[in-house]
Amino acid sequence: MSINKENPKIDFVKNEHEILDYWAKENTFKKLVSKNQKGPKWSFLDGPITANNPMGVHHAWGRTLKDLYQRYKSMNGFQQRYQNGFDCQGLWVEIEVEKELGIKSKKEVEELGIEKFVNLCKERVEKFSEIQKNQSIRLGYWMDWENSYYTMSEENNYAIWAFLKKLFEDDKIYRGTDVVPWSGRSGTSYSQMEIIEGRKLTVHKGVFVKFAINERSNEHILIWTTTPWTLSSNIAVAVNRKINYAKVQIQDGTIFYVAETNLKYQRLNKEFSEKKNWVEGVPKLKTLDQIFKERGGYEVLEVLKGEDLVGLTYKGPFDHLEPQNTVGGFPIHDTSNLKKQSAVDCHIVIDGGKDSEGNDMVVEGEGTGFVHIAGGCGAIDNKICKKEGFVEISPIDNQANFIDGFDFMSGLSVTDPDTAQKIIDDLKDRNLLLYVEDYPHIYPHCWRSGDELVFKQVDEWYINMDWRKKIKAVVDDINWIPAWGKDREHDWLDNMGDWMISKKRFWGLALPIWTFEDGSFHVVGSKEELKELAVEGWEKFEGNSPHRPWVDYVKIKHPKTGLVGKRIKDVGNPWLDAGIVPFSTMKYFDDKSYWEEWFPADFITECFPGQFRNWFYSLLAMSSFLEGKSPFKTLLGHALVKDESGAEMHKSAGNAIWFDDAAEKMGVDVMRWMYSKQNVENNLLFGYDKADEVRKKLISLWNVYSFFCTYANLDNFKPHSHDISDKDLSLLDRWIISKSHQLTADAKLSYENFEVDKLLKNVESFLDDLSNWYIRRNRRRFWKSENDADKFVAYQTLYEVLLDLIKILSPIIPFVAERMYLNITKDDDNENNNSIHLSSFPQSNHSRIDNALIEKVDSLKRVIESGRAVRKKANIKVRQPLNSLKVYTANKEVKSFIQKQADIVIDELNIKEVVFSDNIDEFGKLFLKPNFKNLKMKFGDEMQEPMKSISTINAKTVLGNLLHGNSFPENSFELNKDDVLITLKAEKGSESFLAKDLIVCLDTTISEQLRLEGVLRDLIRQIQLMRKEANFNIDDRIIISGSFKNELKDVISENKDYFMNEVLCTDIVENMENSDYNASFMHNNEKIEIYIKKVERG
RNA sequence: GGGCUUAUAGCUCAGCUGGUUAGAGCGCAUCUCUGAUAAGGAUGAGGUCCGUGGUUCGAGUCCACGUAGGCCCA
Repeated sequence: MSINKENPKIDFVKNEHEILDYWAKENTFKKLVSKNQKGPKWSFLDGPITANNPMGVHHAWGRTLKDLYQRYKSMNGFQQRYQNGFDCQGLWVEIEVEKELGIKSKKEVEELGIEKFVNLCKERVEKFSEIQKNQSIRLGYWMDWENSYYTMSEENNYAIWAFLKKLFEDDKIYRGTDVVPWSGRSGTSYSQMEIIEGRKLTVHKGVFVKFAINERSNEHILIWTTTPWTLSSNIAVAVNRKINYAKVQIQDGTIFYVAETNLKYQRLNKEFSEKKNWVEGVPKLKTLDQIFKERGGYEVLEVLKGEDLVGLTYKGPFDHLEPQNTVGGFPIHDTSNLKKQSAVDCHIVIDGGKDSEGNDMVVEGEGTGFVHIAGGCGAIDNKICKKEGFVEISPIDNQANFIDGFDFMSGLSVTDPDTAQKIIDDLKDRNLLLYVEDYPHIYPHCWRSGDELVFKQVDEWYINMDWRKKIKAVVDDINWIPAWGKDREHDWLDNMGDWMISKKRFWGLALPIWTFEDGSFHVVGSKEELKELAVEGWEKFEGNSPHRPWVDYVKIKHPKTGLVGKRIKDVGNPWLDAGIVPFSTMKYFDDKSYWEEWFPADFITECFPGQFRNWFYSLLAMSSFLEGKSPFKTLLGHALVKDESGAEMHKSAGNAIWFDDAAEKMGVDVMRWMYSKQNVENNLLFGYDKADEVRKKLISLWNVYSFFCTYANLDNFKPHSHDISDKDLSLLDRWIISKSHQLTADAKLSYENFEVDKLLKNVESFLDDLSNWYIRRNRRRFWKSENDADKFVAYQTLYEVLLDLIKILSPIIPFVAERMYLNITKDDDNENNNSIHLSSFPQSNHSRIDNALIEKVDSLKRVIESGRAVRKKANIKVRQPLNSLKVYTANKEVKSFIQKQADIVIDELNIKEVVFSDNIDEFGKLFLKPNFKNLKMKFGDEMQEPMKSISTINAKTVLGNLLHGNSFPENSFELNKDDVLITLKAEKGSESFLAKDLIVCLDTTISEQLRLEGVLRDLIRQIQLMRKEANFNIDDRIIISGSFKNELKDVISENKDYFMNEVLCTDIVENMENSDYNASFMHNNEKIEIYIKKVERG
């Protein structure tokens, strides 16, 4: 067998499919697992992907990182678990299933049947986990796909039960209340995000209501609200300490307090006049001034500060009802309310303080300057009540109807305008109402049902997080990449409240909490315990997963009191599901020795945003509670994927790119390169243009490879078939080998530090060296007809370098690397010919890194690059030959290096010769500059004097001594060569350059002969261009005719053979009929016409 | 309101503990190669390094204040 030729134009995508088939056929992954089965363990823990939709390109980033570090470790012989995880339970699945069913409310789910619904959720998860699996395989993600974990599995759910049981035994689980946005029709709560999506303009009744002050007769607080139903549950009134309040008396003698500026304030004036957020037909709002005047006029008796009102008590509008008088609140008795208050006891004027954005809670302008606080009916109200230790009243049920105890209101819907009207009528009857108006405003609505949202008190289950210190201690043991992750996690831990673990839904962890009629509850820690305590329904549960509705059938007997209780309806917070994974998947509860082998994980990687209070939090919380240590050692976080312009990808915006499309259009090797190259801290701007950029790098690698294959095939190259010694290696061979070993060393470091972006920067520059220097400068060694030792050395060198390079890259671009490997290693007995992924990561041999040589070649490259820059500055194109490059060096080795490489310089710079000079003066003027960095280190703040003394030192002497290896001239401050920097300025007509141990000078004067040579080459170039434009073949022969005069004519005739050979011309004629192509160009302000004609071959 | 963070070329980003002429890629312009060729290469234009003040021989870098974004918390 020999190495196959490869087409320079490769279809990367097609190759990926071929390699996938190959891996499947060869069972390559299984071979890898068994190869490393006795190796040291490296434990990677996969964060579960939500199996609810097809995988997105943002998932592919994380999965690429997960895969490539696992592949790197496997190349180093590590044994791994390769376990992928699917996140299965939670509201997001329910929402998608509801969409499929075309239903929108919890009620509809219940009508359908929870069992049916939950089974649909399971089916959805199964369907999408399968799809995600196949997409991951397409990405080249090597996992043990038959052994994935699912968070809906029994082992995962029961592991959480065991965890919650421990907490329960430690008295960390309690029942509390919360006030949440609620949709009556859907019968469910909403998150803040969902609220923002569902805001709509609506008209509500704004009511001005009197609250009589107890301490002062006939004096009232004036309240304004657009939710009259909440008045039923009023607890307190808030003022702003700092603003002015007017004491106003109206015609009938009644006295009101209102914010002074509000009297004449034109509410929603702008909205009304610009008809922005205004509803057609709603009249302009009246000022308080107007309202009072309509009631016979008014008088301001006094102006005082809000502070003076704090502490007053008042009579609420519904104090005659039972809920207002129930100690401990209504309907949920909060037994922790030590003050034994009822709502009436809480009717106090308080300071509103600041809201969540730091603004005053109570402001002038809006309303009356008094805010009615109903702790069971508003999120902010609830916080204030909790802070003040007040009770809460929650007047509504799940459908947002008034519950019993609220007189005529009971049973009415609070969002129904008729209900508002009935309440208004009642207030009017009892002379508590001053005024009613229509008030348009933007109000939250349910984004699914379109219903108005209300705020409802719910009872929820919490974990008391008073042991946060334990978690914080663990955070410091983790290697956070990027490092600021640690601070971010601490920040969250410092600020988090107790962990609310309940959610009133259907599909999720069944919280193992059973409640009893005496108000007690019991947490069940395992299936066995449940069976033991079960008194009813076990037979309906047995054989089913521990989910609703099956587990709900089981009633248990309280182990102490013997009371029979039911499970709460709630499901668990899905982060419990993901947080238990280091225990459930590593068999903590049933195979401790296995767990000890793999815990803690060495590495996890996830998308950073959000996870500090989600997955990372739940992992750390659960692990620090159970074991007191972190479940992972290193955490690599990465940012988000955005579209190419930096905008969020959205289905609706049309800028989303689907993984499947991207994979088949750009190819996954390109994608993986793109992900790997990205600095994980920055958002990745994903798109096809960026992919093209990356593809160029891949093509560059492919070109190197296909060049190698083309000639290796021709010459039937077999690796290691001849012995070669160091002496056989050319300078450039040794140079590229040095570079290659350096790259290998750097690559190892980058992988070990989880910084592959740095690796790819190194690779890209190495590829440039390999392609544009090593191969370009060595091409002739491969072309030449003799099959000599030098040719073999060239092959062997390129082979070794290429092999190491693709091995280094194989974790990142597994497909193309595999193809290259399989082809080039066919005849290499040292290599495992089955897969690059079964080979070992290359070893860097330090002794093969010749730093001095690297520096020399680098300076040679610099010489050439600066030569080009000089040409550009002098406006001399490369086509114009120049005379010489003059070199000064005292180092014999360097001198011989330059001499050996002279042809490179001559070729690249289009010069005639490289000459050597012994006179520094010929290169230009020298200057000495202080090396501040060194001087600072040496003299500290005392560097002024030594710095000045540098100007007294002779630069030429310094440089001369330096280049000849002599010591630095003596001076009073004991300065040495490291304390100065030497610069060089060349004479006119030349350009000089100072490299490490040599000086070069390019002569930019153009002699008449050189100029004419340039003229000829220009002409040749013109004709070559014409050949191309005429679409002639490279080997077509032509006849030329042209209006060549004067010097052009001379220069052609003087160099006739050369000229004709270059352009493959068989004859130059005076006149030509029927030319194939003609063109003209300007020379010395004269238009030159040229005609060419193809010679028919015969 | 509190915390964190960012601001550098048209765009996306580097710039280590302060140090010499602030870099890269893309884009743009010009040129170039034509035996790896639907590629490749070179050169160039383009920057008040957000602003103001301070520390220093020296500030993109450190400090203070401000401005504008982002994230988190409340």
